[in-house]
Parts: sequence; C-alpha cells; structure tokens
Amino acid sequence: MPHNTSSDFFLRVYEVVRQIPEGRVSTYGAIAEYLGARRSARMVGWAMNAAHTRPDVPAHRVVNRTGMLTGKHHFGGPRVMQQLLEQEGHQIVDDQIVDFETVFWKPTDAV
DNA sequence: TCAGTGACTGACC
DNA sequence: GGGTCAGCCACTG
Repeated sequence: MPHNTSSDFFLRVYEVVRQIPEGRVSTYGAIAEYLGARRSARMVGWAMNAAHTRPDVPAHRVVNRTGMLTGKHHFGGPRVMQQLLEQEGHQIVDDQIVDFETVFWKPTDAV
C-alpha cells in the first residue's frame, strides 16, 4: 500500500473508473490522459491492480487500447473479467471486445 | 542502490 | 501488417 502522493493518483483513477457507465468500457491510456498523465498508462494499470480491493471500482470496464482483456488474470480467474463484461451486454471473442469502438467511453464524455 | 517487472502506448522498421 | 523499442514510474528483491 503506497503511502506517498501517488495514492492521490490512485484515488483519481478510482473516481474516473466509477463514472464508466454500465455497458461501456474505457482504456488505461484514456484515463491517464484525462488525469494529465498521458504517458503513465502503466500507472493506471497499477492502480487497477490496487483497486482490486475496491468493490465499487468496476475495473473490468478498463481494457487496453485495442479492447483486449489484458488484465483478466487479476480477477481471481481468467474468465471472471469476461463474464462480468458479458453480463453487461458485451460480446467477447478471443479475449477481445466486439465493436469495442462503439462501446468505448472517454472520461470527457461524463456529464 | 540497482536491476527487473508490469492490467500501456506510440513510434519505427 | 506484424514485431520491436523506448518512455513511463511504482514496486519488489
């Protein structure tokens, strides 16, 4: 558990991820860019890793820029992330979200 | 202190 | 159109 200012960044990431509507997904890069750290997409991924303990953070709605479920192994099982997305109406083929571009959500779309 | 690693991405070849 | 590299930065051994 980080105890420095980086936890601030984590909290910001959590807030953004919480705003992702059901049935939509976002990317690490989009979130990082929105937080003013465009080049720190890996930190968003790391934040997701830490967000695992937060039930109110839908980490399964965050994928990489191609719509691939690169983080599925961190959900307690390799199929959990896919199942969660399918429950929200997504179609997953070969670990990739079908029509990813149409369900893609940017933090700037938030009301 | 240093080197390796990673739920990423964009640029280059 | 795919493979590779370099930035990115927190964490770990």
